[in-house]
Amino acid sequence: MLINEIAKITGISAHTIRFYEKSGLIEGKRNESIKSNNYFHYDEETIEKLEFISDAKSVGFTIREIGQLIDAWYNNRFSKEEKLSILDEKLLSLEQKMKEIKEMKKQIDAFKKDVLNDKC
Amino acid sequence: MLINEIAKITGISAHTIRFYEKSGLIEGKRNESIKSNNYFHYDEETIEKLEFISDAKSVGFTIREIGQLIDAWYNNRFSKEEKLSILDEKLLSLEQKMKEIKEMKKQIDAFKKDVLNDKC
DNA sequence: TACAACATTAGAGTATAGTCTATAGTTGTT
DNA sequence: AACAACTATAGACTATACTCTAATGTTGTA
Repeated sequence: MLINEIAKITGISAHTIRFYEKSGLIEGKRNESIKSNNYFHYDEETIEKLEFISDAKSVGFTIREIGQLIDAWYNNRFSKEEKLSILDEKLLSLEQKMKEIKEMKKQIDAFKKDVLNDKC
Repeated sequence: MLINEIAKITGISAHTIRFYEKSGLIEGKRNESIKSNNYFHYDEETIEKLEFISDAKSVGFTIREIGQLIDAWYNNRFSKEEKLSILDEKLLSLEQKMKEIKEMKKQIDAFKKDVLNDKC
């Protein structure tokens, strides 16, 4: 698949996909047998990664953090222990985010009560 | 209180407090009886607001959204209905964030299982 | 073969949220 | 009075994450 095709499938613009590629999150492959152009080709795995990137972004992970997660999943340079350590760290940060969101919900609920009771 | 005092209390730098003031999140008052300087004075309410800003930032609210929340709480230009509508909207977005985080936790847990079972 | 539609690269521009610097004036202590 | 420590303002600078433009070359259809 060429860039515009995965762009359509994932709903992420070609520009942004190239930005993610420069950032090291995904990697297209050049077809060695085709010498007339230097187009990048992307596979199913890249689609998976791009969908993961969208999800990870919406929970507030940065590009760097998403890179670590993708590496923990797809990259063979890391040992089992290193991978688990990264994944556990991210799980912990998600627990933390959950706590903060619950607290914020409580606070906004308290705001609501005060507004309803004309206390502000 | 002058700026460095609330900076110390809240742990937010004077620079950042001034940035929040420019952004309309907080408001210091000038003492009319003192004509030799134009220093801003801040009250307890500002400390509350700054602490709220820190919490709201860590759940991913933008400055604009935090401004809406502070207005819904402290500002009298808005009707009860408008305030409740803003607060409900933010509660909904927190519910959404919660869902996304739960999904991401599931995904990372699945990653972990695969790493543990040498499936990647 | 013309030409629209696609591809690449480098680099410029935008928005958000700070963070820092320079300048100039004020306050409090010795 | 000297001087360190504080204050305000304007504006420059940074990081993150895009988003867009320009230049140039390639592919596929009429």
